[in-house]
Amino acid sequence: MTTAISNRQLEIIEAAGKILTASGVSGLTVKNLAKEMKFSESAIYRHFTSKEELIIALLEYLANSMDERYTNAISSEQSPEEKFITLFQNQFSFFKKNPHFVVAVFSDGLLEESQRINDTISKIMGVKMKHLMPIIIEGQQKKVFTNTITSDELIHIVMGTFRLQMFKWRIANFQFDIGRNGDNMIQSILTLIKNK
Amino acid sequence: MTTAISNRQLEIIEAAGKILTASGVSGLTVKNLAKEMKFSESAIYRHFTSKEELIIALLEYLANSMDERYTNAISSEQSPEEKFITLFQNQFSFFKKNPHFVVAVFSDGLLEESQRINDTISKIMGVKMKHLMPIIIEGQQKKVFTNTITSDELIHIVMGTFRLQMFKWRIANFQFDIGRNGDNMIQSILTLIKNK
DNA sequence: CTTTGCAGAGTGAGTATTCACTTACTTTAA
DNA sequence: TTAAAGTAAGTGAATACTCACTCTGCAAAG
Repeated sequence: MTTAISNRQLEIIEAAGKILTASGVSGLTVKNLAKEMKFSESAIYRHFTSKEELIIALLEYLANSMDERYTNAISSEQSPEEKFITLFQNQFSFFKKNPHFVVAVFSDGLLEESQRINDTISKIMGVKMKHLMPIIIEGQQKKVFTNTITSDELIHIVMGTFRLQMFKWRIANFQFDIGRNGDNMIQSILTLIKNK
Repeated sequence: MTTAISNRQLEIIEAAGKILTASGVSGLTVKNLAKEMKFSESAIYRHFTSKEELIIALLEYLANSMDERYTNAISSEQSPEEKFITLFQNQFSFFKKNPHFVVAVFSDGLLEESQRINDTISKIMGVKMKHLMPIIIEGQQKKVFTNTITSDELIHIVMGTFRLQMFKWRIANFQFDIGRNGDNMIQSILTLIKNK
């Protein structure tokens, strides 16, 4: 689907990520990117036709990594509860390794840039949903998770809680341990949504 | 504490809100603001010393309106559950009337602009917490809300769910009825956190 | 009454800076 | 030798903000 990216492009994407972590969306300029890469501004355009193209490549790279990661992490032999824990632990450890993606995905600075970027961000949220949805539904069917509210409502609450956790981590400048805090969050959510 | 704002300043703040709703943070330029006010760019600076000052005035105006509104809405005779419902219904109807504030508060475009703006946004979140916290705690003490998780965790989940609702409304361009959707959200959250 | 002075509110033409992006040229390595 | 990957030096558009100025209503002074 997406054209394969070159090594150099990947380096640039990683440099962009580094800038996002350090200075946010507004810091991600072609000039800063060139400085981070230790070459000139115009060299960027040898590898990406525009900044928009670069951002989309970054987001799609993220979406693919996430999708692959979740697919590998979750085994069908696990119980819904185990799957739920695995999914989120995986998520937290991924963002711990790649904090810049938190900035990219949960940022609406990017949201306003262009419709294509907007769509790509929606795609990323879709990837997450794709993995969470069947876990919740299976859990409700097996009566492990509560049936007092619908799957959609349950997913909304879980996703909202997760997003706020990411937001807090970000405004705290990634200073606290998202792994520890994340585990706590997983436990309290599970306590709340489990039957009985 | 804050200096009282003039009528003209209020008009400008409202114009800024209108632009935020229509074109987001990136559309809020001095030029656009002047156009909306039907006068020149430089006239803006007769009323605010800088754009930053204007944004802070807008946010503080919001914080004060919200605080006042919540204080008036919630009566001490209500049960925790009633208070909870009142608080959120009030919130949803406020944002329904002032959708631009959704853009302002839940936007990290603004977050990156300056530390002072950042602090003011934190203050707004603080106003919300100030009203939500005692309701949750009272509810837990009276065993209306679950005690299986801590107050902080409960608040986190409630706030996260609310924020996601606002986010969805925003990316849907305020097209669906936030009153109706909000009521549903309140009900499912309550179902989940109520004891038994 | 009329004149004078003044302050608030607005104008238009600038400023410096930053942005993404382009062009013409050079280096480098297979 | 050639193609990819780099550079220096620009471009125009946009940004927030400034400056010298004008207009207008009003209040005090003559």
